[in-house]
Amino acid sequence: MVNQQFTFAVHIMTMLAFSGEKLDSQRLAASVNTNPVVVRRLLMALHAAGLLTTEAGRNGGARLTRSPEKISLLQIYDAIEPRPIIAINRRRAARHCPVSCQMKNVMTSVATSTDGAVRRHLRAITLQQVLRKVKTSAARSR
Amino acid sequence: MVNQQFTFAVHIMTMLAFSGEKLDSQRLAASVNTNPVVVRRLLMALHAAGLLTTEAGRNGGARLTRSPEKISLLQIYDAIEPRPIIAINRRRAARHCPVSCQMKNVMTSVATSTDGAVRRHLRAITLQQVLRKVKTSAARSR
DNA sequence: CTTAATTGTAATAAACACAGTTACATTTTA
DNA sequence: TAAAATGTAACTGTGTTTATTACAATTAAG
Repeated sequence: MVNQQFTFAVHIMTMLAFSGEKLDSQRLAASVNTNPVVVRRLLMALHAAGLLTTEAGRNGGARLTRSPEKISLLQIYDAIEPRPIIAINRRRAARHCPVSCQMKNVMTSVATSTDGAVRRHLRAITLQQVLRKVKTSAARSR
Repeated sequence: MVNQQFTFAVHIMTMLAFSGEKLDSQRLAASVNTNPVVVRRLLMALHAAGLLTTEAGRNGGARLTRSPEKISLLQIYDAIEPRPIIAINRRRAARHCPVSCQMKNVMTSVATSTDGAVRRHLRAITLQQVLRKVKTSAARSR
């Protein structure tokens, strides 16, 4: 199974940006086509990151804490805390082997810099840009 | 479980670059600290990508097809054919919802450009650089 | 020519991650 | 007080990854 949490989270954030109103997990789940509990788990992560507020009780739901141009995909990415792009071999190294002994250090640096490349890329994309793309594409297909 | 194929593959390639000789799957597996069959599966992928040759039979094993400065981490990455960094939601969209209908397109573009960022980064790192780092670090820790 | 060592590859098992689901206490509004 | 929603735990089912066993095919050594 592929991890779809980031895609789900961006979808949820885009829905909230699109509507501009408070939406409940049921409504969001219908748009993502998943279960409301899956959505609520993501809402909690996004809430912990300060990207949205949630209200319990009747007429509860979630809404963005700030406007979409002030939210980057990197912030959503970090809220979800995804697995690292490149995993490191955590096994014990073969002590007599120089390559085995150094691979962890070397690959950690490769993994970190690769992560940096992804983060720089996502930091440059705002929720506003995603929203605009959704709106113009939707308009075109009408 | 975390996918470690890329790390394993870079380790294997670095071992072959370091030794400059033919190494068998047993020897490589000892350095990576995994099973020889796991190594052989990766060797097949690396062989299919033209990065090394393998010989069956007694005194068999693998060796690089060219010098480490002509091999990039991107070539190793592509040989392994890893899962995409960002997964797309493949479920049916909610037809009445503009966001739901457009998310697949929008996220596909985000996923593609993110993949590009990773690829540009890995293309700039050569096996020679990895090898040098291993050698200098090993020398320092002696 | 026989034996031993190695790859190539299939089949299966074990460990783990993820999404889905049910359930329910808590919160809030009507 | 009832209804509707979140927060959250527990469990299930499915898919992914690595490990392992097994063995045919290949190759070199003696």
